[in-house]
This record gives sequence, structure tokens and C-alpha cells, in this order.
Amino acid sequence: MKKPKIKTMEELSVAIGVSRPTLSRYFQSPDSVRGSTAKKIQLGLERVEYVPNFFATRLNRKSTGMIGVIIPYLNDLFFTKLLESIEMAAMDAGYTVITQCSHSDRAIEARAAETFMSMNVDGTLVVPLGNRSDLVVHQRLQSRLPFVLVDSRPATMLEVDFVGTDHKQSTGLITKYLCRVGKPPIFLAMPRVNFNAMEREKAYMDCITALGHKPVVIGTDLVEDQWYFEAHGEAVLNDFFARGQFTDRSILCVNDRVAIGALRAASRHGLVPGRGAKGGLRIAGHDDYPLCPFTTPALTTVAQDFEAIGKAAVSRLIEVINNEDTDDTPRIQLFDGVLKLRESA
Amino acid sequence: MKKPKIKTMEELSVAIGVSRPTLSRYFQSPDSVRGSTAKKIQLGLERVEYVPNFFATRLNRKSTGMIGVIIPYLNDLFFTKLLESIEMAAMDAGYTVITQCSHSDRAIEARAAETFMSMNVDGTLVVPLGNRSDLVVHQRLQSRLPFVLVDSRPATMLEVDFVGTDHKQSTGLITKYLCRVGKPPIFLAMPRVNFNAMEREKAYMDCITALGHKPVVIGTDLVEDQWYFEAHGEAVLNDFFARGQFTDRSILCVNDRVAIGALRAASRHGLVPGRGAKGGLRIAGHDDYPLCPFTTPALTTVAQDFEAIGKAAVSRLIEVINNEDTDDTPRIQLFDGVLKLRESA
DNA sequence: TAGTAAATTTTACACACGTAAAAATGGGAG
DNA sequence: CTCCCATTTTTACGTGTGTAAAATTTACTA
Repeated sequence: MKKPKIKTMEELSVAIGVSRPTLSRYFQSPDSVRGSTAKKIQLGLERVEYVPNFFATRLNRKSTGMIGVIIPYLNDLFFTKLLESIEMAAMDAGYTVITQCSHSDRAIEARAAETFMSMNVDGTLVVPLGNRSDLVVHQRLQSRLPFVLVDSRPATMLEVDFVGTDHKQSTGLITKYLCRVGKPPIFLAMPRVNFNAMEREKAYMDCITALGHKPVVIGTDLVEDQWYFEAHGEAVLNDFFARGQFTDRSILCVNDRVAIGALRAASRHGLVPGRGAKGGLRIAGHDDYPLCPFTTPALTTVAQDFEAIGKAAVSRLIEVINNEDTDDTPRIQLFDGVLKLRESA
Repeated sequence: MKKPKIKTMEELSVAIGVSRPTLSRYFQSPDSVRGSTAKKIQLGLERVEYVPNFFATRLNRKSTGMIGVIIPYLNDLFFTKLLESIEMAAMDAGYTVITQCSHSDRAIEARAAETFMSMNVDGTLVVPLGNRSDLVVHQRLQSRLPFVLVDSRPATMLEVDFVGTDHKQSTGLITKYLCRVGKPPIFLAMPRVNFNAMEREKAYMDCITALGHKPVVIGTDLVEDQWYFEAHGEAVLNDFFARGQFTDRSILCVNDRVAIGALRAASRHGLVPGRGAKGGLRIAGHDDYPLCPFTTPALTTVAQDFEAIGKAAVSRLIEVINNEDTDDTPRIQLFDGVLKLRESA
């Protein structure tokens, strides 16, 4: 049974026997037309194939009901989790989410911003590329429409609404834990292109210094392509282990993906990191990447609250969209990390 | 320096001193206006802040230049890789990609389809939810606009353009390899909700039978929530290993995520799977999940060609969009898997 | 320098729907 | 049964841009 296809509301209105504006009102809220009319329209809609035109719908409306989300890349379950929570929250609030991935490319990120502006999205959530982002683009976006920064923030955008993890707290938490159960940890870092990575490195330094230990940071030089975190972790530690260094230390990795590489390096050298391990080697990460429970040994880490961050970002954005913020000071929301003790440390 | 914001092309045209349609033509192709005029417009654009309205732009155009992509869920690096390749290919071809994730929910998937139809996208690429998809929705989508199925296809949609992996070939490849180097493998499957999983299971059965061995399939019952593949793999094998079963067998897992769980189960029981391993235990997967090189031991698997699949899907879709297909028979493109020998088998 | 063909710019209408204001309708009270 | 008020429906115009056809300009030739 093929229903006749109807392209415009106009045609639909003659087909059903109601005026077009009445249909318009019905689609926006079925309650806004008389019950008998609503019923008539419903019946009519069942007999034909019609979908309203998205563009025409939004063209002359004050609000488009869309939220734009910019994500730096997809091949990372952290962003993927975050995005999931954002999309769900936005959907629940009745918004259509348009996600654009910048694929680690500032030009693509800029284009995404342009797209959002031209689409008149009600607001944007942006997870920046790190210091590869074109900050001018972010600034323009921010000055044009409701804007909330998520997960990571450029040093030049401190006066903007932000939702993320309190890295000082989270990194401090695991640093202290490691100090408690073994030798003070060294820090396996990353090339300094990522704001969060830098924040964690700094938090480690502060914490370990405060505890009276000497900080040791390794892995800040670029070894592999910078987005292959696991490869980076493995490569760096392979070098050290090969020279017999750090084989009996606690190693705090800047994030779980680096830690997964670290675990790999350890196993290559016949080392088994763990809490009560004989050698004293311990490896810990940060984020609670979904695969942590399944590594060998299972990775001890600090969990970021993806769920909470996503939800908070969306609700803050909606607040700004609705102009519900009383004052002008930027709202910074930082969520605590939670220790996830497993086997590796 | 704040540039004056200009909202419409009309305003822009008076600001620059050119007629509005001339601007329209300029934006669509700067070459289509006289050089001197183009220069004048360029200069004007540098002095003001203007972005054309996305909706108005597409409203009265035959082609919207957009491609809709539906993905079942994001928390899986396989889909993430595939999506990346699709987005890049589409972008290169000059299309704007709108991605909607169905988040394992048929209602969300249906809404995404609706959105695409109302946006008049030029075509859609859909990776279905498996047998949880609302097939009526897919059918409607397919009958309304250019449509290519990717990665997995419902048994009821065999007469549709499709791009994916040749699971018979890929699974056969690794099955034969395992038979060659050790005992004939058993197959660690999944609850039968996923078309690819079912195809691989069948391919295993056919291949192993053809080789004169008796097929053994485990893990078809639902143990954990069905999208936690790793947990499923671990739980199933834990049971068997605890009973001392299959500890000296080759185990072919339906995919790498399940295999990661399997590796975990092995290590829990003090088993070390591997090529020349003492016990005879071997574990292999399917997909070449990006983390395979970093598991302990590194996972032997069959690689799917994400790159090729994504590109082929996009270029086929564009072909259909441009009506370049000579005949009416659906075009099925299956890519071969490639053996990735690492340590685990 | 005038005339003509080609290229460019304008005019005018179309796109599909939102929405305020005007007209019509329905229901209830007297 | 009639009249009036509250809803609902309709009329009419707005949204920002695409595009075919008409008008103009440009470049070139004779």
C-alpha cells in the first residue's frame, strides 16, 4: 500500500480540508487546535505521506531548536562517551543535536563553526582541539551565540562558561594514593599540545612536591604521531625499560590510553605491574576508559564523570539560551574524579 | 575591531553596492561574476561580518549538498573509524555530512530518518541497528531518497546497495589459519541480534565443516547486556575455563571486543594464549580494532578495511545521487579481510 | 565610432512555512 | 431562539535566498 506523497503543507491542507496555517499550528502543538480538527488532521495524515520541510520550518522562527556540538575527534571512547551523554541530554530537552567532528583539523573545526552560525543553532557546545584550535574562530562563535566550552579550555578562554573535570583534584587523588601504597610515582606525560594533559602534569607536580617528593616527568617529547596515545605510552616506556629504568616505580600516566601503551611496554619486558607485585612496578591512568576493566592487569585509574559533564554542559547551555543567568560572570563547573582501584596499581 | 554585523544578503548588497542576486551567484561560484565585481565583493566582505543563512540557502535548491549518516552507536572504535572515513570522503566530495547516532534505540533511529527526509538530504548512508531496527523506517527512507546500506544488512534488505566486508572470506581466512597452526577453533559467538555476528558464525560453521572438523559454537546466550561485548566474552569464557574446558583450544571470537574479554578471562585463569604457547590456547578476533596491538598478548585478528568501506559507500551514494547507475540491479560491494598475525594466535 | 554578440546584472517570482491581525465559527447564557 | 464572547481559522505578509528571463553592460569587429 503506497500512500500518496505530499510535498507541501499547502497540498496537504487541500487534501485534508483544513487551512494551511491551521496545519502549521497543529504541527507545532496539536493542542492548539480544536479537538475535532486535530482528529481530522490525524486521520488525514495517516492516509498520506508527508514530512514538513526542515528548512522552511526554521527559516522564520525565533528559535531553531538546534544545538551544535563540536568534538575534536571520534576515535577515542572518552569523547564518544561524552558525546553520547550530551546527545541524550539535549534530546531529552527537546533539541536536535548537530554534531560536527573536527577530525584533528583546525580548518574543519572552523568550517563547523561557520556551519553552526549559518544554521542559526540556538547554541554551541565545543570541545576544542587543544592548542591547534583557531581561537579566533571560537571567539567569533562565542560572541555570536550561546556558547559553553566542554572538557578542555584554552588558556585564553578562561572567561567563558566551562564544564569539565577538576584535574587538580582528580590527579591529586591518584597521586596521593600511589604515594600511600608505594614509591612516589613518576608521571608519563604527553607532548604539550593538549590542555588537559598539561593541567594534569601540573597537578601532579604540585601534589607530589607538596608531599615532599621530587617530581619526575617523562614522555613530553613527540615520539609517535601525537594522537596515537597508546603508541606514545608504549614507545616512551619501552626506551626506559630497555635501559632498566623505572622498572620498580609507580608510573602515573596522563590518561588511560597512554597507560594501555604503558601496560604493553611492561608486558614486553616481562614486567607485571600491580598492587602487591613483586617488582614494585605500578601503572595507573586517568579517565576510566571503558576498556580499563579488561586490560591485563586491569587498570587502576581515576574516573571522569562523563555523564555528569555532558548533562551539566547541556543544561548550562540551555540556561544561557533562555537567558536565565542572573549575572554576567562565567560559570565554571568542575567535577571531581573518583578513584577506581583495580589491579595495576 | 568589531565588524558591523550584517544579517541578510539584501543589506549586504546595499553595503557593497551590488545587486543581491549577484551576491548569490558570487557565493555559489566566485568565478561566475566579472573579475572586477568579485574583487569589489571580496573587499566588502572583509569589512563586515556576514554568514549566509543555511536554511534559506537550501530552501529553493534542487540539491542540498548534504548527506545523512545513521550510525547505531558511538562507543565502539569500529564505527568510529568507519564514520571518520565516511565523513572525510564525503567532505572531499563537497558534501556536508549530518551524522545521527541511533544510540541503540529504534525510536531514535526512526527519528533520525525522519529528520533526514525533512532536511531533503541528497542521500543517506545507514548502518542499521541490527534486528532491532524498524525496517519499515528503512524501507521508507530508501524509497524516498538515494540510500546505501553500510557494514551490516537485514535479511529483508538484500535488494539494496550495500558496502561491507565479505565475512565469508574474512572469517574463512582466519578459520583456515587457525586450523593450520593448531587444533580446529571453536567459535565464541554473540546473542543472535547482530547480522554480522550471525554471518560470521555461519561462515565459521561452513568453513570448519568443509575442512572436515566438527563446529563448536559457544556464547550465543545472553549473559551481560548485549552491547558490552568485552564483558560478554569474558563472562562466557570464565565459565568454561573454570570448568577446565577449552583451555587448550583455539578460540575464534566473533569480533575483537569479545576477544579482548576472552583475553581477560584467560589471564584470570593464568592462561597465556599464543602461537607457540605451551598450553595450546589460542585466541583470535575479527575487525582489527585499533587497540589490538596493545593487548596482552597482542591480538591476532582479521582486519576490516574501514577506509575502503567508507570511501566506497560514499562514492556509491554519490553515483546514485547523480543518477549515474546504468541499470537497476543493486550494487553489492564486499571487501576482503586481511590477516593480522600478532601474538595471541 | 557604431553596431553586435556575449557576458553580466537586474527584475521578478518562487521556495515552504511562521505568525500577527482580521474574520468566522462554536458554545453557552438569557 | 438569539446574541455575545471566547476560540479557532483565514488572510496576508514576512523569512533569506535561488533562479529563469529580461535588461543592461562589455568587449570586439568592421
